[in-house]
Amino acid sequence: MEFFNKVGKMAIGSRLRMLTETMTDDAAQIYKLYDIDFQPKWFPVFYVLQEGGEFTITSIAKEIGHSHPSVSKIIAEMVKNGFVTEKKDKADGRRNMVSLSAKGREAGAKIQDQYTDVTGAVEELLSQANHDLWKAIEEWEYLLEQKTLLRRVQEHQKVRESNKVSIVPYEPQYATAFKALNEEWISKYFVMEEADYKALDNADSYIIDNGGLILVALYNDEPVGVCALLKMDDPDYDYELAKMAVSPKAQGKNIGFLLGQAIIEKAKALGGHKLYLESNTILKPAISLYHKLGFTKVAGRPSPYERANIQMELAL
Amino acid sequence: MEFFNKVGKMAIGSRLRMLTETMTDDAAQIYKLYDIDFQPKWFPVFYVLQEGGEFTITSIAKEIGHSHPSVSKIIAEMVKNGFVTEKKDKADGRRNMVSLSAKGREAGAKIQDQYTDVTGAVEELLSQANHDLWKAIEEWEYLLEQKTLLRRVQEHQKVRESNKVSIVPYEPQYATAFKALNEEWISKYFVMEEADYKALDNADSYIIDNGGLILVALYNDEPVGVCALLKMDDPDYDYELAKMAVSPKAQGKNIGFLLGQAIIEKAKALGGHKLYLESNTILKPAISLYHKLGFTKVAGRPSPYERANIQMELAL
DNA sequence: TATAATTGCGTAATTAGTTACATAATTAAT
DNA sequence: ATTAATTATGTAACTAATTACGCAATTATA
Repeated sequence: MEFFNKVGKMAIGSRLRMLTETMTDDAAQIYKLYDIDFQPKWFPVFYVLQEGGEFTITSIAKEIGHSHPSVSKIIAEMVKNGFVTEKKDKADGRRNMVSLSAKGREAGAKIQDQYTDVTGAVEELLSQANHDLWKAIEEWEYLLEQKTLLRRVQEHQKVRESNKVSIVPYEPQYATAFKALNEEWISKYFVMEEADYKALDNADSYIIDNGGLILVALYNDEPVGVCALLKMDDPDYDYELAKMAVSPKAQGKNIGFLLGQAIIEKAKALGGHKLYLESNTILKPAISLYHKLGFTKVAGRPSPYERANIQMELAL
Repeated sequence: MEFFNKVGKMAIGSRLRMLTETMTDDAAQIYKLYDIDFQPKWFPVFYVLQEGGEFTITSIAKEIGHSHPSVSKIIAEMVKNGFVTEKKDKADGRRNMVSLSAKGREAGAKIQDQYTDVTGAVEELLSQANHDLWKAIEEWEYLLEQKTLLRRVQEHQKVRESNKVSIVPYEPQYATAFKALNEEWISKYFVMEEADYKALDNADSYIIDNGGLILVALYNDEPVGVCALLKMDDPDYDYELAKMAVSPKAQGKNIGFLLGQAIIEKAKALGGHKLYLESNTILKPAISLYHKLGFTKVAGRPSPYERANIQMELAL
């Protein structure tokens, strides 16, 4: 398969599908070798029934890992071909009790030889290969059960996206972004207040000149997130984390966390001991981000903002 | 998958199918992560088109190992979604020349990140496993190309069936079988001749008492094949291989070969140096069996049988 | 230069599974 | 003792591929 070498590992799904297909194509003809009128897809169901006794549709489905409609259809076909008999359970009227018929048991005896030959052929293949396909499948089943492929891809995506993000100090060129990004979420959930305009229109004089600072998150050199550290005049706290905003277009890239981490580092470097912040419980992702950064809830304090209904702090 | 441990290696096909399924189920959701409106099944076709330039339906199908109707349908869907443009080839009116549209190329740029993330996730999985699934698949593809699973199973069947066959010396109880098995094929292709009746009705006096012998092949204790070694009164040959017959019901169990081998061994043990046989070229399987046993064609000699049109010999 | 064979490709039917939904029977909970 | 939730099953619709088939365009051949 030249194609797969070009595409690389990401096509492992397609490659598996094709290998499966070449094998199942042969399966139909293998049954013919043993002159049993038998469809390969019946095999797992048949195998379970050979254990003897009666089974319900769902118990078979669960055992072989198929959906129950699949088993239902297969049983219908096997009944039609006389391999299987079904009868309603007297104790539980929903149950369709299924078992091998005389003809089914007879076919089972015939099929034993086939089992040994196919197992022999597969084992021969396994022994001729250096890499154990059987065990490799087993491992992948386990690994994917632990963490799905989707989750794994998601994690890779996150790391890669994070690497594209850089956190830089505020510069006058980011003044409009600082205002726009904050105005975006504030006016979406609340209304812009007097204190907002003061801070957003005069970042330099109001925040930086007062001993605070602003960090900007760049993604492809575009400012997509901002966060400010305000000097507080308070016996309990040194700084306030405020004006954290991330563009909705840049969600899922971990930008909020990276900004928060960087701001905390800055606060530490400036000799701060305790951080403070205000927010609103309606902003669930923000609150959970603050939690992740280590902030804990504290009792209410007066705030210049209408919208503040929760306060948090973090000891550095 | 408890079931597979019970069933064993012969269910490797089903097991592969399930692994494939869990992976392709995730694939659809992975595309959503990159907000491209893209179906996973388009991927191989898309990948080929990304090489740039125009392709025909069949060339794509060949490249990715799908059937052409499959590619035809996928292209139709991609055209509908604006990823692909098609136009008839002017030089060859049958050809449907297919290439990426502007939107397609744009999606291609977006998808690059996905390629790296998926490849990364798969490589992570491969590195976490002790048995290399990727290489194992590659090996199986190769091994199955060399010899299909069907062929391998067939060979195992043959060996197993051969083991059920035993070659025993003639006893009077096999007299009827000796005649019946031979009469069956002779009267099917030719007519019974005087010499046939003489030999078949008087095996003891005509064959054994004259220094020859008969071997019988038993399958489940039933005589299903016979073969005679006749003492010849000839300067060139010691014995003639004759009256070889195998029941059509017992075909494909290698019985002819086993009988032939055993007869040759007997001839050697009796001190013979050269064997002779007569047959008819209409009996193709028989002739090729004699070849396999080492017999070579020789120039004609007089025969008591009408039907003999080929003579063969074997130096022991 | 007709005629036959090959090639390209689309449509239809089939396959072996799936999910979604409906219904009846049983079990649990108030 | 109702009512709600769960379980067992079947039917219908969908999916992603396949084979079978037919038609038109091109190429090879006598």
